[in-house]
Amino acid sequence: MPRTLHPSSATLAAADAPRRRRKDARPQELLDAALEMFVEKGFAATKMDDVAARAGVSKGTVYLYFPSKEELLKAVIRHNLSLTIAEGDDVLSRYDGPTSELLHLLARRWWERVGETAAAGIFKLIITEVRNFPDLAEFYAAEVIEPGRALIVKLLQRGIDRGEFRQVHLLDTAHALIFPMLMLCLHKHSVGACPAGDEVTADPRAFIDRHIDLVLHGLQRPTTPLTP
Amino acid sequence: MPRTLHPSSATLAAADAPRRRRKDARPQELLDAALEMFVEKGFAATKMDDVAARAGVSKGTVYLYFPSKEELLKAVIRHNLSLTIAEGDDVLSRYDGPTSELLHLLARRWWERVGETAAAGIFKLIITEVRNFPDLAEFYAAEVIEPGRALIVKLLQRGIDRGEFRQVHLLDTAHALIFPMLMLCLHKHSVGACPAGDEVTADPRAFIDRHIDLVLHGLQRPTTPLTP
Amino acid sequence: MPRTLHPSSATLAAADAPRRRRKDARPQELLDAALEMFVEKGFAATKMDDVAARAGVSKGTVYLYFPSKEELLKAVIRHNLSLTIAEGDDVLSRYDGPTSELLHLLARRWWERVGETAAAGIFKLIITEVRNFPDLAEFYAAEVIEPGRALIVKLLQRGIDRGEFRQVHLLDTAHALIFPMLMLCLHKHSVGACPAGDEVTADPRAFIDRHIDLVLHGLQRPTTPLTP
Amino acid sequence: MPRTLHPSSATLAAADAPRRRRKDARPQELLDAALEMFVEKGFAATKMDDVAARAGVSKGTVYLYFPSKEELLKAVIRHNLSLTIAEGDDVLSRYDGPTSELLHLLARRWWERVGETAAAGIFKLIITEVRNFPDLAEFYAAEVIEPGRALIVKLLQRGIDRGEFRQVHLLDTAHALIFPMLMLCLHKHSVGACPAGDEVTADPRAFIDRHIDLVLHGLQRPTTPLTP
DNA sequence: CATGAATGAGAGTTCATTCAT
DNA sequence: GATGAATGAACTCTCATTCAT
Repeated sequence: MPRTLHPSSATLAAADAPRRRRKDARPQELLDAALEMFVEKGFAATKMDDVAARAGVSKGTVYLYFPSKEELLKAVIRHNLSLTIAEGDDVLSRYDGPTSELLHLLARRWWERVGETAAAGIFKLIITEVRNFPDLAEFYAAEVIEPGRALIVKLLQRGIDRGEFRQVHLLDTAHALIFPMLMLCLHKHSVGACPAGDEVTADPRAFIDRHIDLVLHGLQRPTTPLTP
Repeated sequence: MPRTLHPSSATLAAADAPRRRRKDARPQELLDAALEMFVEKGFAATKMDDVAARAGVSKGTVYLYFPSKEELLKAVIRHNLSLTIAEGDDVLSRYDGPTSELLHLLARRWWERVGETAAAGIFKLIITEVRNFPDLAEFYAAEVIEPGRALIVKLLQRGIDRGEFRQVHLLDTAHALIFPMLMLCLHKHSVGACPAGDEVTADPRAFIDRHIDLVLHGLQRPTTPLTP
Repeated sequence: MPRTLHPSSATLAAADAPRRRRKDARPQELLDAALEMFVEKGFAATKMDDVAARAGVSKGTVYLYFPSKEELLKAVIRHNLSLTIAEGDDVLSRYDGPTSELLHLLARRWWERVGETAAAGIFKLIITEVRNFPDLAEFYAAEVIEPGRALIVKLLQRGIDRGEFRQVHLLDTAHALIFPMLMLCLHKHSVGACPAGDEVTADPRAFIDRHIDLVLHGLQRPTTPLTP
Repeated sequence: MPRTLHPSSATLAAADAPRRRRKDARPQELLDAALEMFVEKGFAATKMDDVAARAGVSKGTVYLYFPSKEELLKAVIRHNLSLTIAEGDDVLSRYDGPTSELLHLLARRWWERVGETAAAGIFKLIITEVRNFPDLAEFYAAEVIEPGRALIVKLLQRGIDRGEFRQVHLLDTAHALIFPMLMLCLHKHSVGACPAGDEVTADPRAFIDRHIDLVLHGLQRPTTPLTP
């Protein structure tokens, strides 16, 4: 694990020679800077100067890596929508215990990987910009919504098949599960980011746990008739 | 029903004479046009020309009623955040039947009054712009979030008090109830508005009914122990 | 002739109310300003600010009338290549005297109408920019070169038909006639416009007369064999 | 014929090894590349990248040889304005036959040496840029126009002195001779270089021969009175 | 020598705002 | 009140030039 013992060479180089081996790290730095600025101020209200400044370079440099502001946006979105879901799928197929535990597990992981990182801002960005850049809709639907939905539906079906959950509308339930978590992301980067803004919850992880519990409770197979 | 006896001045003007609109209708027409454009393209990407064109007036006219684009935005938001909640409060205090029915009733009304009208776009607008105009946060928190939350909490408390619901985390449950409905609004004006975009549901009213049912199911007091 | 007794109303208005009834005159003023600047500095080296300043307006105003710098260039070229040739054709078909006199007449008129006005600069502009804007080539070939050539060829043919000129290569002779006059235009707006530049001739009209004479002399039918 | 015994270093390098070009060839290669690009796109519209790319080097390399774009332009012009005339002068003073033949000879040589090579583009470049770089005017007038004019005038005078030509305006006639040839050069690199462009002539050498003939015909001493 | 990443002044273009009509 | 011509500050994008490697 030398990786954790020493500062990364990138960090070292940054402190060291400002103009040296940065080239490889640049695109990533720019994407991060752009995500932050776009989420903070909105795409249209963000100046290329802002992005450049946050990444610690000059305006022209951004154009060495991305041909236009629009392409930068698309790259930001694409870049932040990778990975996440495949991993969930993997966990699901290898898990052995009760589906309720699996659901909690996946929700927690998702929150750690997405909700608590800058990636959470991507949803705000999509909601804001998808109508201005129509090809994003297609991309987002195919790369995120569809597989994400499929993952949750598969999980619910697992619970039903194993006799843990009652028969419910799969898609609606999937949305009922995921929508509050998306709202948490959206809130965090909108009202929640304002000094004067309110707080949904002081402890998002607990909120998620309770949210999952509430839905799980709703999924419970009745052991006796609800209305005797 | 005074609402049906006197057609709104807007309706009258539209049917009547395009150029002899009474000045009283102007601000409303401009606010509607602005809401649509802001929601569609985002605040920054909307030109005053767009708003004027959609309202059927010239650019200069907008400035007769709103001193700047920013003030127009604030007026749009303020204007679309009124009423709704007080009404719900009223219904609640007069309703007599089971809380589950009351919940369905209020959700349906909200969807009809907000979700299905242009006002649904206001949430997208707030999420997008609240960080750029910080006083909106305060305004929104005080005028919408707080009373809305209070309403739902009161409703949940009613159910608990009447022995219909089990003891749950009030705030979390309120959010679990409202968040999917907000997401429906957001989706409708983002991904859902794109040709290539996906659909959450073909029948939002049924989605909401089932969503409420799922949560109600989760609120159900256990008639027998869950784990015998 | 009130037109010559009083200053034109346009001039009057200009001195009077800077922002009044100028709208109708604007496109023309802008085209004139643009021609001057483009010819003086070249298309690429001319800033929209330059054009605007010369026309006495602000930069934004130019864009009210022309959607881009490129379209402004095309409009300048199109605008300055109209009229001229049709008139020559008209003179030719109505003239009755010797072809040599007709040739002198047409050359003089062309010089007065084109060579001595700002329109002379258009040729420099075409030579400079035709490769960067390929549709200009087509336009110029069809609208100027072809009819211009046809006019001169018709004139030469007239001289031959009437027994005034000997049989010569029509196209080459047409070019031999017109090229020096074009060079005069080009020179006037390039080397000739420089303080340090040289002068082709102090009296262009006389130069043209003598040039025409030289060619006419070459067109003369030999009255006796040239080499006895 | 030392010219054929020692191939130019440029030719050698090209045939030899692309990456082991000797440094002596660089400036020449860069000047050639720059001439081509400047003529093709104009000075302002040509990027240093374009020049470097056409010369097969990196942008920075150009700055090893020329301190700025402007100096590169001046070097290109200076470099392409040498030699030619002195040679013509030499031929003239050694020629023994009829002046008409000498004129044809010189015109043909000039066309081969200038018109048919990239150097022909220099005239377009001068016309375009001379007003932006005023010292070019002085340079061009002194180095090209003046000696070129003197050469032709001397030639015409020779014809008059030998009784071959009639008395004509020397300077005008010189211009009448040279202008069409310059126009051929200009045309070749402007309208003539466009796909949609027209053609002055399919056979420039024949055009030049006939042009010279036409003028010679005009220079002919009348053997009998023109108007008996 | 040669490279090409980085810079930043500058150009084309847009658009909120003004104001004479 | 309503218009729309005009403005100019601000933004995206370009490119001559520099310099560490």
